[in-house]
Amino acid sequence: MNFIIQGTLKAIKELYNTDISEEAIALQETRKEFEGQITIVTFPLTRISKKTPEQTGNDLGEYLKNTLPEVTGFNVIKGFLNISVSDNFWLHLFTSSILQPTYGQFPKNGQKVMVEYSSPNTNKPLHLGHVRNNLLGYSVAQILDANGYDVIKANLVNDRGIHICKSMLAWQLFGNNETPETNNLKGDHLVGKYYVLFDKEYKKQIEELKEAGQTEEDAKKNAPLIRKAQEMLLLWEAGDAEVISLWKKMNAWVYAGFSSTYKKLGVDFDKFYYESDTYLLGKDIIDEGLEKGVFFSKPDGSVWIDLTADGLDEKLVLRADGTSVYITQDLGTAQLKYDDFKMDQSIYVVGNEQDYHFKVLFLILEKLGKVWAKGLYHLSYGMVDLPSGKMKSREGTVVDADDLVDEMIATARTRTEELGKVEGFSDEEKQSLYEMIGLGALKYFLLKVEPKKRLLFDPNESIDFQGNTGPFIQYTHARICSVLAKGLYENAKKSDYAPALTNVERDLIVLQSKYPEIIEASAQDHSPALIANYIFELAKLYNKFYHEEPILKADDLQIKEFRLALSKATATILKKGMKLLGIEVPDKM
RNA sequence: GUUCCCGUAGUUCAAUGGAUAGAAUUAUGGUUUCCGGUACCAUCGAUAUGAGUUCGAAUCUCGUCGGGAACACCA
Repeated sequence: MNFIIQGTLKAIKELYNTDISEEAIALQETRKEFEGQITIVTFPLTRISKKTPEQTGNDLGEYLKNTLPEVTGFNVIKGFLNISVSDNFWLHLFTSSILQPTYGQFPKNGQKVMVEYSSPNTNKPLHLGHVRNNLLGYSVAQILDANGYDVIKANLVNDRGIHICKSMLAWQLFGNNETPETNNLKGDHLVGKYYVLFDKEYKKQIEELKEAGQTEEDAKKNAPLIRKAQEMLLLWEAGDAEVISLWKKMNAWVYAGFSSTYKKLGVDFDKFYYESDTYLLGKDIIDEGLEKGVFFSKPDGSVWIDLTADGLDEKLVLRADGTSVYITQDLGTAQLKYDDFKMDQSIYVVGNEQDYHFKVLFLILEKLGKVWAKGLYHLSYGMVDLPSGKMKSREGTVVDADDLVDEMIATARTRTEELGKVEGFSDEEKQSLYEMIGLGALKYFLLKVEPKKRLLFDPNESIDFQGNTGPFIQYTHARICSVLAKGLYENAKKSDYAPALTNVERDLIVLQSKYPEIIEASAQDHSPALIANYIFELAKLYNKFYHEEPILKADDLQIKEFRLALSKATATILKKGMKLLGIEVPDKM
């Protein structure tokens, strides 16, 4: 709506002899109860005009109407100037822009951005929390791509540490050489089973030691199992052949399991980093920091940074014995990633319980004078709650990712079969449809909420296909496809529409014209939710249009072709938008 | 204790500081023609609380109350 802004600037210059910036003009969509499509808020301008909001609105409206051919009328209500734009303008916008194949795809902007997400531990299968992380990361990557960035999807796998040793040890002790093949169990689930078993046996030992008179604290340290796990970690770090080989074997099981879950979820990565490769990094950054005086040593040899001036604490960055802590590795890994790709931005998709960690991490890198530090961003998201309360693996209230996906697909099947609309589908077509619907429901449900907000996942409700859901949008798309097929859209003439627009038609074009702004805003805010809510609005409005205006039975051939084109444009936006959420839409369902 | 995030209809979510706070769901009632009724239309229903800033506050500031999280020589 740039021509309105420019026109208004000119108006203000001529009427009030003042120059103002574009940002000073507040444009918004006209509320549907009023006449017009675009509204200017006049309150901020009254300082310049020295008139009442009403008079200012009238002055501007009159000026715009007289100077801009696209402006056909206006009204001023309580200081809001509502502008009517000609149908010709909207039709032209529709054919020259909205209907074009590249609509909503921005040209390359020459910027490179890394999105790191998923980042699983290799000691247990993925659960609902990871699902939110994966969907969010993947979707944000898609959105950035649509905005013209070069995107690198990265996954930093946490494949070492005491927690990994726990499942290894438990398998060694109790596993009887069980493998995914012998037991027909997905590798990550098998390893997770032993992680749980470790915890169970460990607790038993703690109880025994407590009964023998030890304090809880001592018991936790002295239990033979934890001691053995620690020994194993030392052996791993020393490169012990047997431990390494066990570690490789079990990790391979887990990776096979993860890769099948990723595939099911439809997410992928361009670059994997492994903590087993990176956990020793960061020491040189410590040296650098000491040299620059950003860090300081304590008498025992440990290295710290004082962030109290920034409202944070003193933070340890290297232990007295010279070994790394979590943040040491992260400093090193950040440098490694930058050296590898020289990206302009780097986005970490990590839960909000690590807000403090990332604040510290980024601040340290800035203080070290890393020019790329300003491109770092923590995409923090809220926890996923269940109606029963918080997910706790120990209490068995954790929702497993694979189970969840399977359940969604099964429900999609049941629902679809009940409706009996898949006659004539082959078995493969049916299966692929059920997957599209089940996953669409799940993904849409998790992505329609603003990332930073906590989210309540009700398994029963998520499977509801009514209302603001993925399947509703998928259905709308399928219905449009059906109309287009019947109307032989492909053969229809595709330009020179000149009908007088009905209200819904105009509303539809106006809404469609907002799509690029939404794509931009969702990248800016790192929020797929904006797109989800937008395409839902669009689907709803299309249904209203569909209900009110005949398409195939329109009296006039030109009108019919125009309405088909309008339908086609809607379907395309729905499809593109859903794709940015990682959701496929069927042509038939 | 300190810091951070969040409080909007019964429920789940919206609202670049702008008009009478929108949807979805639930409940109730309705849809001559109809291209796919998983649709459409209508009614009921909310900004936790007290101040402040502003022409104008759900939104910004401060306090109170409520929910969550972080502040480890764990990762």
